[in-house]
Amino acid sequence: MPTKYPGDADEVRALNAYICLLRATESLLARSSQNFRGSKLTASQFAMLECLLFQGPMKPSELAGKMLKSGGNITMVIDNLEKRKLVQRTPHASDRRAIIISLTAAGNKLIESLMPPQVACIKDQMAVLTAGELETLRELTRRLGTAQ
Amino acid sequence: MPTKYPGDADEVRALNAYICLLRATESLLARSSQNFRGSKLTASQFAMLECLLFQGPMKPSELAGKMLKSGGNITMVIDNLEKRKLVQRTPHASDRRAIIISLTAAGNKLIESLMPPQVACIKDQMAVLTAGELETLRELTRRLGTAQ
DNA sequence: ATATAATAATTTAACATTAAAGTATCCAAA
DNA sequence: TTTGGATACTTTAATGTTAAATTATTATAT
Repeated sequence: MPTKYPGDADEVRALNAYICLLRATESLLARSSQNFRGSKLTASQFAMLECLLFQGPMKPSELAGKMLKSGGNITMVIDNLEKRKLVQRTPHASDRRAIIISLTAAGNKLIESLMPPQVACIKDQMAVLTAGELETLRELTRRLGTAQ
Repeated sequence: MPTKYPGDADEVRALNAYICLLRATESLLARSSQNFRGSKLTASQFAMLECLLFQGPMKPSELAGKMLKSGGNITMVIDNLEKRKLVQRTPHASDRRAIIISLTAAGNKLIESLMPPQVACIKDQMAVLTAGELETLRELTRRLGTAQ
């Protein structure tokens, strides 16, 4: 947002890169979300179904860790997906505190049908960059993502 | 999230860059938000104060456009900042449908005190990249942000 | 064995977010 | 000038989000 913060060259360079990075992410997320909007899924619901598809059944606390969301939030997203019978809660085999969240057949079918268009959408959007540029972007953002 | 989507080389390259991009943004936002958490401001509240500081008083619809949020959302963020007397609503001079949002003296003082640490935080985080890498990142994300 | 601490999920309260509907005002064409 | 459409903001309903408190269970230390 701060397009005209008065700073030295280092600050301006950092802020400009930061702003472009945030806007690119906003733009990508906005366009990608069109793919599941028709299925009346929110971004969080889609992310949870995707996570369960690729990584299998897991506990809510594990979903929270992978999705970087709070536990209370995960409970609500599970609730709303469970209402639509896309996921189900099962008691944990050995720990009575815990439960296991898994895709139902309907949930599995839905997310499997949504993934190919989603991947194609991301691929299309990233196609404004060359293969080499994508590798560069990956490396630069990889380092930023783990920066202190 | 999909670290192991089975696709061709182009898809894998696009997805890897996409995932790193999203994670870098999440990471940057999470760390930057620590700067205003102590002032009990949310990210949206901080963004609105910042927008008003650098771009001056404006209408809610203009704030919505610049912050890329819905009008209904802007109304609520204004409400919550107004309760704390950090911003104020003033009737528009010539259009009785419209209002002008501006910083109060307290709001101006608060956001001015928060900006230098915020900029320093962003600069520090971006400092894992060289000046040239920052320019590259800016150019690549600039193109992604406007991609169709 | 029992008390204490840690873990797992949920609930609650406050704020965020969007879409859609509602209200008031402005503008322009007939 | 009046009617219709566009604009500006607000309200409402549903979901998301976090932090903090709550409940239940497990694990650990004495």
